[in-house]
Amino acid sequence: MASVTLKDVAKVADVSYATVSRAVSGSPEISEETRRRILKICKEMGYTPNSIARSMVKRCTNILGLIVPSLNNPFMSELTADLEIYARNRGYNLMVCNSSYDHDLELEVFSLLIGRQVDGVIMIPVGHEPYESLSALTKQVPTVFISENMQDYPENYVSVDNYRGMQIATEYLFSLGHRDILYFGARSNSKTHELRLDGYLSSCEKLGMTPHVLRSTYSRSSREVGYALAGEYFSQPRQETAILCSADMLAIGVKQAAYEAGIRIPKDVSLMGFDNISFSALPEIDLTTINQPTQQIATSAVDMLLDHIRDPEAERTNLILPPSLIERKSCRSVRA
Amino acid sequence: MASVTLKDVAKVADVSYATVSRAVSGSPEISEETRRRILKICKEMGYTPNSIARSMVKRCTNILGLIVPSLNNPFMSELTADLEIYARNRGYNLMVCNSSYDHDLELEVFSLLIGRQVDGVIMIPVGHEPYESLSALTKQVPTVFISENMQDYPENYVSVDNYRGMQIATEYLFSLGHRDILYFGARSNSKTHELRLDGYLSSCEKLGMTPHVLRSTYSRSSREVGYALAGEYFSQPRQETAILCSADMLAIGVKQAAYEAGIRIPKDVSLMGFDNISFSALPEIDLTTINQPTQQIATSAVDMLLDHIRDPEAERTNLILPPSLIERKSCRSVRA
DNA sequence: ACAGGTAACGTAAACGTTTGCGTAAAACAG
DNA sequence: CTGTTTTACGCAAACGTTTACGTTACCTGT
Repeated sequence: MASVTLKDVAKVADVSYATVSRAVSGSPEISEETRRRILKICKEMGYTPNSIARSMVKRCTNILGLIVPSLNNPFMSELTADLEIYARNRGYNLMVCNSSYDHDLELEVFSLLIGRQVDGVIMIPVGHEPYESLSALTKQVPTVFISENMQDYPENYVSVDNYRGMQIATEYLFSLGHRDILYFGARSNSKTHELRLDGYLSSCEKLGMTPHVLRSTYSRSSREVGYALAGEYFSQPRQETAILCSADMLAIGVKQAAYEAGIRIPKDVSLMGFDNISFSALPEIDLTTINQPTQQIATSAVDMLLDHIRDPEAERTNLILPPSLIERKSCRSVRA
Repeated sequence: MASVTLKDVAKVADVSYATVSRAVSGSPEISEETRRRILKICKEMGYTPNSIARSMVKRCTNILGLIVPSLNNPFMSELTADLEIYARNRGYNLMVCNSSYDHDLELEVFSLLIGRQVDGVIMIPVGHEPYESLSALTKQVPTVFISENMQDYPENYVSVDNYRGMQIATEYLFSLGHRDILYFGARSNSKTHELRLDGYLSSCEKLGMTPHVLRSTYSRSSREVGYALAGEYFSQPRQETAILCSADMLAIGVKQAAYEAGIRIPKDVSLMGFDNISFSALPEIDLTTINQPTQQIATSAVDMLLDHIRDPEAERTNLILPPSLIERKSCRSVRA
């Protein structure tokens, strides 16, 4: 398990270990001949450069931290995969941490990642409230958020246009004839979910509908949360003809509860989600939803972060990507 | 961005930096009084220990590598989440790498992780064939596989009992009256999938059924692969009354193809999966399957790896966990 | 009071790299 | 052939820790 170091190969090659370093790191100040000779010896001895030691002196680790609320939500796990692959192709590895939708834990793993000397952090924040403590952290390391943030927190971020996305959803349901639309969301104080709600509310106002909002006490956008909340809702008389969920996972939970309550979708009630996770495309789910350009979010987030790492003084940029309607079979027209 | 080091706080506290180190690392050879004084100064100056430097001298990083074929499969992403959380609670961070079901890439990221000086590697292997090259890597760092491996590769591993699991599935379908069962698998040469197939074959022999096997040319157990392969299959006349898939994701793809071909499940054909991903519990999917004890796999894998790290000479242990049948509504009895 | 022990802290080496600087030899210009 | 530049390499410091060892000062027991 004791690995071979520069000094070891230097001894064998009968050169100083600085020369070996230059050979392996591709420095120009070395002759092609000795480079080939040394690299051959490296192979033979099974030398692997110690990136920890390299990080010490170069003062960068080529490691990125990723803080994500959960990997059980396919939107986030697929995003994580895209981030990892893209980052690795650009020479960076990803240290992944679950915040488990816990605000304190989120901050805790953030400083843990800083202690790990990551070169940058990508974070999907769970909420928005106590971000004074977060600022103290983002000052220490380049950070990009996958979330929308307002002027009061002008860090780098990339996101789908949540506000517009939910407007599109609301307008779509309106165009189908729905006039009583229930907005169904997790209790998250994140900007992302705040803007989605605002988009719904603004469209309601514009279209002259009275909004109905039902929010869970949990901040987690999971199937279980949607299921539990919808179970209650369906047990009582209702007037809404459509349910607009702030996430596909919630919608899937709602659908499950509807199924068990004998309520058919879209016959008895229309259902929409947001995110367009891959499972929503299943014929049995067939959920009309708003698409997030996951891959583009991932590549942009990494690009923005690397730019910021290379030039910390550069101006912060934000990127809002356009959402799009994915029309499937979970909504029906209720025109008379 | 320039962080404060031991020397900086030593200067302020007017002690040697060794003393500061002892204060923060909880060494006993320091008085309680100076410890408190130094820790207070650390807080004030915002000192965060540099774990890179610590890793240099302690010769361990407290980082674990995870190599996973894909995060798009909920079985793997949920497993990843469990691994990360459990490992973090034991003081280790996770560096996650996708192998994308690519054998060469798998080996490439493995050596990349070794260069990163990870203390151990957890790997869900994509295949089994060219494992001479893998041995060269596992010799360099403690490794545990989440997969079954045979005597020819006696590394640490933890897995559900794939062979028995598929026997249970086959026997279950038999007990329902099925005599023509199609085994539907991805072309994976991993031990995991090999054993699942073997379990099916052995049960067929024991129960006097002639096996029918259909395998994809892709090694990826994805919805798309299941969909494509089943599309072909359903376009031709068939005699089988049940389809047994080597993974839930495949079964979900099969179900989608069946839906589009107008074939109803379980009325026209019964369907079974393997893994018990959370989506299989949805009423619209409602897939009868074999459960993997994900959480236990995750904790055991981490425990085994940490044991191995602490005592590299210790004997390798393997853990085979019992599978269990999850009976849902995707299979029907065909007794006359 | 004195030997011996212990508690608390300082000194310095070490971990494996990278890299600025120095220097010898080789290449070149005149 | 001399003087200058260039090339290829060695030397040594530095990155921020940990820790074995030394060294005080203080506390024991007799």
